[in-house]
Amino acid sequence: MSWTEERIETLRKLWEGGSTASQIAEELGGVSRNAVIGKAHRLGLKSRPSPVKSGEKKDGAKKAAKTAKPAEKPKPKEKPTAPKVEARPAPAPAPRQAPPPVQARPEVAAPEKAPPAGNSPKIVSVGPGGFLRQGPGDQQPPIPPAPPRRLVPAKPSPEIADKTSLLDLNDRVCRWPMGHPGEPDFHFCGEKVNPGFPYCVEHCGRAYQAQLPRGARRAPPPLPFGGPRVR
DNA sequence: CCCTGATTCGC
DNA sequence: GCGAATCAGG
Repeated sequence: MSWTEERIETLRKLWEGGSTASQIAEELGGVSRNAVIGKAHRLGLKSRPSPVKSGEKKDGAKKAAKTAKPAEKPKPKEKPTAPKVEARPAPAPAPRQAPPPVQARPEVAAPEKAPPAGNSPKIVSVGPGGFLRQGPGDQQPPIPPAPPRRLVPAKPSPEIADKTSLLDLNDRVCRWPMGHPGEPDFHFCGEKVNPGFPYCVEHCGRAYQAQLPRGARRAPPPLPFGGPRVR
């Protein structure tokens, strides 16, 4: 499989969107996770919250040299990686390996100034697993599926005549995926986003309701408009 | 052990 | 340029 313009483009989008290399590889098909990572690096895209951070410790010097010096060849065991970008909780409704949508976060749309913590006045407590609980009035029983990857999230708007393609994404339209990449009818919600978020209000509600079980994947934009909602 | 991404290096 | 092998952290 060769890297055609289209494949590269998809790779870029997904990579920037926060999809993992594995997912991207799976999506593209015919390539391995390593191939995706390798290509991504060659394309210039790289870094992004990676689990492997520098050997920085708590105390002492913090001299994270991402690409240190290739002084050793025989057995280079350097520890590079992104110096900044702290691990932030992820807005993924999906369990295990299915991160939310193929979300595409506007990279630096949101400064890491706003931690996902404390903010909503409506939140009454935190449930097990980090779920934010709201008042009884806002509570809703069934909220199982969470989406992306293989299932269509549901319709946010009854009519979205014009489909927002991968190429039509910009900072103002909802990036919630409808369907999944690779399919002919794959597109994005396209609604006007909730300012500061990659999704429209409705999808923000879907995206920020649960926390991923393991390791943070992607960073969540700033605070929700007032508190998580359940739909 | 699973997962991640990063890097190296032979092709 | 490509990507398997390897590394390294969660």
